[in-house]
Amino acid sequence: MNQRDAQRLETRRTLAEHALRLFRDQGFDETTVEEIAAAAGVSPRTFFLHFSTKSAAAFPDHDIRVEEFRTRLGSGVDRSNPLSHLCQTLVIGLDTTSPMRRTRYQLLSTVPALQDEDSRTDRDYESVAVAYLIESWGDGVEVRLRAHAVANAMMGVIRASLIAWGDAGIDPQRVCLEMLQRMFGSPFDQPLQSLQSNTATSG
Amino acid sequence: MNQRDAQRLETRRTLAEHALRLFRDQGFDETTVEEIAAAAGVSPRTFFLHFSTKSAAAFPDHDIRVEEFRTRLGSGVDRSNPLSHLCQTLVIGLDTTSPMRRTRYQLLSTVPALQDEDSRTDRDYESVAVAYLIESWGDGVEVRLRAHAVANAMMGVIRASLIAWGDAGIDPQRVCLEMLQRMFGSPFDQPLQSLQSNTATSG
DNA sequence: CATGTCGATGCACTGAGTGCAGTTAATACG
DNA sequence: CGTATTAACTGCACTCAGTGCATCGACATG
Repeated sequence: MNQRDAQRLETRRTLAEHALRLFRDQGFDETTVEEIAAAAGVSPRTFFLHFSTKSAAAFPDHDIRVEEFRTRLGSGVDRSNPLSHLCQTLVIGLDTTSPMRRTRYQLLSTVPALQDEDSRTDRDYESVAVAYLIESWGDGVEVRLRAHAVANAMMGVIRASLIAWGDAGIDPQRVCLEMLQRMFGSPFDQPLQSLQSNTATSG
Repeated sequence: MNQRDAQRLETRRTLAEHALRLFRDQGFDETTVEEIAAAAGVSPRTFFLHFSTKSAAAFPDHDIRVEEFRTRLGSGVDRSNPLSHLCQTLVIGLDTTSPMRRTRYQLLSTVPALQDEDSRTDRDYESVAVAYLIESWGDGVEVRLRAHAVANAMMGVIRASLIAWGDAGIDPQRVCLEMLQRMFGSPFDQPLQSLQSNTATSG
């Protein structure tokens, strides 16, 4: 880790910290990028060197987490039951320890711009999940659709659980795992895996 | 219908039509609101009298469709099986006849700004679905979470199917109904309905 | 005909986000 | 150690989405 890299990460961290604080204290729309930059002691232009949009500053660890997710998925040994492995990997990735993360999801239920950003981040997880499912099931038009549907549905459950965590403090891991298993448990998994063989019938 | 109302709707329709055409032909980011307004023969200011954002012009019938959905849900007689009724109402609402709608979903897979808009519209459907489920199941912290999770998951399946329709021409109604039934069929519905009685055990 | 309503317009403005050129300090290299 | 290079940061000018406000003019209403 260079001194340069350390300084860059520190700037980024400071920006994200002040952004979330300002969003929480005075509202998202009432906070300008100029204010965030000033609070972090940098120029407004610098903000956009670290985050592509104002709302992205509320999800500073997004890229890292997606990569973690991809890595954990890939290193999975349980290739016999891809859906189950996917569910577990998603749930393990839920971090309910950081208070900053909690603040983020509390904001999420009231700020549309942050909901947009959240949907955007969900799309990245979804892409990884879809790639994994296609790799597991084999490619095909119909399989591709099912992979997207399953990934979308899973992310929907995760999102609802995280918002409930922010709003009501409900432990997302427990309830997520239960609901995902109910939706994608054994009665769902077997027929889906059998799709490998009949992809030619679709389209 | 006033002459005034007719003119207003006509302006709105024209704006939406030119917006979608321009998005398709020259790209979303490469199209300015000024261009759309000019193509429709109105002033740029007028555009924002009809649509709150540039991307909203790609979903001109959104509000109407959500209201249709709400109405159809409310008039449902099948109160004994709310999940099944919800699935069917969602699928019935899918319109696969309009070529404009097809164009919209073709754009959706490549334009991030329109994906944001789509997520936003999905949130409206989700609210309606959640309200319906809470009304059916009875309120409670845990029930509320499950309602959100189910609604999110359902919208995820719908979204994937519609995008697959745009991309590959797959009939969304057939595949949607099948997947939704598999996820929320009888093994899922009974335990969920029994939640009515134990909402006190949550939160 | 008189009056009110409402869609459309023009204008000035805020704020997000971009392109570009320049500065400064850390790093790599001889 | 001295020099060249890299890269984070900065300032400036710009585009464009979206808003507030005052106004005009056509249509509606009595």
